[in-house]
Amino acid sequence: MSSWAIDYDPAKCNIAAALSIVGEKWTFLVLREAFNGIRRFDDMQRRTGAPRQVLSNRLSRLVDDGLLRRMPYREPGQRPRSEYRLTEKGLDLFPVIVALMTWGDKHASEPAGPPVVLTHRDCGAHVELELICVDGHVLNSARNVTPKPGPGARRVA
Amino acid sequence: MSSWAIDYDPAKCNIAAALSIVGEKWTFLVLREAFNGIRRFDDMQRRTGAPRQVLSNRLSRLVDDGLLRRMPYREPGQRPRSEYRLTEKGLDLFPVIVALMTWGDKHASEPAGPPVVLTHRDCGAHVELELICVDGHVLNSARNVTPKPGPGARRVA
DNA sequence: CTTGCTAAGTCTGTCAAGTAGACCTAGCCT
DNA sequence: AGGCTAGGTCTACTTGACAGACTTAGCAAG
Repeated sequence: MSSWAIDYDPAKCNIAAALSIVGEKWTFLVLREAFNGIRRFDDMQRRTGAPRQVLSNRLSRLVDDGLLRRMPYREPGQRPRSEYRLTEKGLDLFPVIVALMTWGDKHASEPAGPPVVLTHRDCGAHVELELICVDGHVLNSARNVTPKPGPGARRVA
Repeated sequence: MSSWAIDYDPAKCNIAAALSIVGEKWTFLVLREAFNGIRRFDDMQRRTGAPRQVLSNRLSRLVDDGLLRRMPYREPGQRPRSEYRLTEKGLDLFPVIVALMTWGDKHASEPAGPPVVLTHRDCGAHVELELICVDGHVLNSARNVTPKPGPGARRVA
């Protein structure tokens, strides 16, 4: 292994931890729809295309993991039902969604351009993610970033 | 469906496009190791824990999709072998990795703290992702972002 | 020259997960 | 009572993950 490669214990990596919650095929699409304001089972099913069984499983797991919460609602003339809303923990995934969408726009987009753009609610300007260091420098590439062991690091045996 | 929910054709969503390339269980972990400087099959296998067959499939697909490229190398006294390096297209996924790691650090971390921290190569300061609009406002929540149909949008039938 | 070593895979059998499509279940309305 | 609808569950089939053994190609030592 190259000696400069970071040498932490892969089992404790938080990327793996994050992926154990949101790393399944349909989970991101469910969250995407949640960020787009979709809250109900059938709308989710129609828009993601996920099989109903899988959607049912994923919604339940997202509720168990605290990314969504079930809220009762009632349409006039209907029985009470549940809808799914993002919690703060779920909302915190927004940068991941934005990063994925930005990458998809650049590398997997149709020539017509992106189907969705994100705008600042207050001023209407486009929203982007910027990689910065806390000293205020803007980093334009992964090459300018050095991973280092953090406080929770353990050396590989 | 709530009337304010964005109403594009989900089939053309670039998140789905991105996920069709990087949305599988082990793919992100492979890319994480690639960003950490791991280039060789057995190192990848040991550090991700992916079954060899799956790793082989994922590396091949990542090469086919242009996120990694195979480079010949040769250790003294060994036959020539291949290693895997990130392309520009792969490097562009870095914000996704950072966003996932940040979320994992906040919501799925051990009490000891994050096992890895990212630093600016030039100044050593911590690196973060910031959600900004092009007018320069810093957005602190997904609630301040409004998705709108972009140039490639198609209304749902 | 044959035997062993290593990195990088492939093969095989088993088992879990995804999938499509039909079916079920409450309340509400007529 | 019978039908409507949203939100699921059930069944049978197919795909993919997985562990562990095996294979392959070049080098080197005996």
